[in-house]
Amino acid sequence: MTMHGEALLPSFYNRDVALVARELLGKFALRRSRDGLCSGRIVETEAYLACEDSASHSFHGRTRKNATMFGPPGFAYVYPIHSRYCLNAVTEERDRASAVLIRALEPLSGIEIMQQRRGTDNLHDLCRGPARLCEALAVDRTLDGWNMTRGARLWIANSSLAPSREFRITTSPRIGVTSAQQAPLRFFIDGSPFVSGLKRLHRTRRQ
DNA sequence: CTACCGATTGACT
DNA sequence: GTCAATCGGTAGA
Repeated sequence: MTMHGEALLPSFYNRDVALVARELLGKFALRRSRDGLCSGRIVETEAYLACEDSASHSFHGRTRKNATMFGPPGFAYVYPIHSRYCLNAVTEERDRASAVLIRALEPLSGIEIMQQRRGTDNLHDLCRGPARLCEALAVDRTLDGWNMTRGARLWIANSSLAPSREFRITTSPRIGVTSAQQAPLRFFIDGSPFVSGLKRLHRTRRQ
């Protein structure tokens, strides 16, 4: 039990990846380290499918890098890109290598710690973007393969105290991918100022 | 061993 | 709007 509620269980993650990506919106991502507890409300996610998704790291089969994607649901898949890290939650059953990329958080607690790690006081820049939130939460490759369903070190939780605010969910194509660029597998809380890719968001709305 | 690439970010015109 | 830093992972010689 934490001030943010119980860790989401394997049964939450062991479902269709796009559904999990939607339902992770509004949940809390939490990280406890020596520095203290940091947390944020998930406002943006992307789904990466197990089959026929050329943008997914699992598309070309299992390697040492993506092995966690092929493991059980509810584990953290942390991968490096451009000298940074990005955090995913593994979904669906073992060997269905799908995952949800956590793209942005609304900072909630441990804000001073996150400001120090990020080197900025701007609340809107702390956790906007998948690599930024990893830096803010001190998530790196050592947490690849971490079981997030046990409520230790790194986990995702429902709110037990504050009921979820009402919000609308918008979809768009995923950001930054070089294939499968049309698939509407990005999900974000409509109107949140903590969502990344605002330029693309406006472009999406005009279309 | 070398060569190339990327689910990014931040600096710059 | 454009562009390059930067480095682990991967494929191939």
